[in-house]
Amino acid sequence: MSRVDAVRRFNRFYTRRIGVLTDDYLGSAFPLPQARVLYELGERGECTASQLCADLDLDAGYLSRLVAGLRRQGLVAAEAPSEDRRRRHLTLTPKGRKAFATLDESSRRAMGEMLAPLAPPHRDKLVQAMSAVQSVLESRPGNITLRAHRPGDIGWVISRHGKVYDDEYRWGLGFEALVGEIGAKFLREFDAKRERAWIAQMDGEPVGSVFVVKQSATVAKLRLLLVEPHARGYGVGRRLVRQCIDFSRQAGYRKLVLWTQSNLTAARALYAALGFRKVKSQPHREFGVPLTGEYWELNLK
Amino acid sequence: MSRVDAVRRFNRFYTRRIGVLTDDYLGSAFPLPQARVLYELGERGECTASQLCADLDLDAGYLSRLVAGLRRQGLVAAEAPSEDRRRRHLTLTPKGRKAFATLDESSRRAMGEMLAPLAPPHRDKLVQAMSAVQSVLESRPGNITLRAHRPGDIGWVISRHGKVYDDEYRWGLGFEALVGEIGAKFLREFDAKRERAWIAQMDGEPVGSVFVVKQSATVAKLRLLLVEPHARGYGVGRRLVRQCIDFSRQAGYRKLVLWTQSNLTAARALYAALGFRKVKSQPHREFGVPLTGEYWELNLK
DNA sequence: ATCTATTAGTTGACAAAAGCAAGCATCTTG
DNA sequence: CAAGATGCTTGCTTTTGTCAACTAATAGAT
Repeated sequence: MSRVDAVRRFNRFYTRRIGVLTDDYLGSAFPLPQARVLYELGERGECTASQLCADLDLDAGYLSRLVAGLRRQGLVAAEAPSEDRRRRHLTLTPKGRKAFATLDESSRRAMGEMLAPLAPPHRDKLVQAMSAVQSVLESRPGNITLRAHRPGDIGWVISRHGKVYDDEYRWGLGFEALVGEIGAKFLREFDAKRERAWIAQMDGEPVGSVFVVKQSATVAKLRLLLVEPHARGYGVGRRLVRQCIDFSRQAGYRKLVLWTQSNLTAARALYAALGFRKVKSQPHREFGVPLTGEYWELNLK
Repeated sequence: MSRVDAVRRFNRFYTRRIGVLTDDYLGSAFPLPQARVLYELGERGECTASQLCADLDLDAGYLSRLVAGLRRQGLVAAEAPSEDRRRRHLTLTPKGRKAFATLDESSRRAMGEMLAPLAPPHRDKLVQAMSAVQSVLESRPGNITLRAHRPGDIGWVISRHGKVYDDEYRWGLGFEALVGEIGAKFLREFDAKRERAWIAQMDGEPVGSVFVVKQSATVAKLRLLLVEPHARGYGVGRRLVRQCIDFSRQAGYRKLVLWTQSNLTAARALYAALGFRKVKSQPHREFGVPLTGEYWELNLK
């Protein structure tokens, strides 16, 4: 099935589901359009009629009538503000807030009922998938955080290195084996004082990694920097490398070194921008294909 | 943010988006309710009015009128079937099919435009997340397939073993290190004729794994059987183990052995059901916590 | 400062969408 | 075969949404 068809299928599916949900939440005293206005007003606090029009995608005339109705019921109040006397700030009256609370509660309950029959792993999966859909469609960076590694993370690093470098550069399974060995060794010999692995998360899902390992008492090595293709361009790599520099300095290292490949231009640009200098360059075939490895380093003073 | 709130946020977000999409696709000649009927009829082929009522969630009277309108326009034909003379099977006329094709095409184009501005990794992410949402909400198993391992898979196996066994049994990072070593070794020493790793996929995402490795010329070993919590109960484990048995037999092994833990009841039941017999049992602390390891085997004849 | 265009909101008239109930023919079930 | 259920239609009604005209206030241009 093509991507377009998959998306259409989902739309059809979710359209119907939303129909069911809104019908349900309509069951609570107010007709749907009124409830929508009430709800929006409750969520936003105070706003003008034209904002409501835009947000709820309603005709201005229609909205005017809806608001008039709510005012008659004593749920909404209109205060004339000083700024612009054409506009009128709409707010919920205490009675309106009460109605909103009821609506809010019943909508929450409906969602709860939707989640209730699902097993906990399914619930988590659902929430995660929903926030992924939303992030992608809103084309916003999502919420990015860094954290120390936890069970499952090193395997994730191995997996994504294997997949991404095979997709992009055809490095094959041998590279994944190599990263696997590095990862396993990191876990076995982990020196919590002088070593660290960070995972970048976006909307609760890992999207990037970087490691600092001890090369000698004074030299730290940065390894396994990776940012998922779909998370690139949001400064994740920069944050990860910065974190390494800060940690290495604070851990008392004098130098931070790394090994990278000449064709990884994004990474190289990042290292250069953060003060690393290339000190050596050497062709090799470690990953099955001919590459030029580069040694970069940063003095931490 | 709680799960319920996250779901509500998504609903609000997607409700609005669907509004935009349907408005757009309404731009194409037919009023929305008629278009919906036409569309459903085109998708389903032929069906009765009452089925359309149920599927489109429309009042029977209203639907009757919509269909009458479409018939007047020569888009829909009603044939009286032999079975039940109350019912009338509705079909699209050639003209109706043409109208449907136009609708279909314009809806497809609208989706295409939604996807167009997204970078390819985002598109894939979106499609995958949508199908995950749908699978979970429909509580259906999703589409399960087995396949041989590819770049990224071994890392995934390591990651999920590390995470799942830590979540469920607190085996910690040491276990992930162990699996990492096993995985790396598997990749390094992979004997394509006598060894195999399978990944179970559900809706395009990995949800399970199993390995067969050579223990001796006549004995194969089953390792690293895992099914994601959210994919359990759909027979994934059974399919994976079956695959191992079939492969081992076909590869000429005489015996298939495995090592498991006494507290992994689901796995043990599965092994027993498929003919394995427990041959030995021994306490150990390999994973940091006290466990009883069990050796099981199956004669392949 | 004054004129013009724009914006915020209201109102009347109307069309589209949807719901309800009565009714008819047909089928199912006891 | 009677009683009730089902599939569909029709008349009547309400709800929802649209359009255009209109007022009041503001912003921008000359």
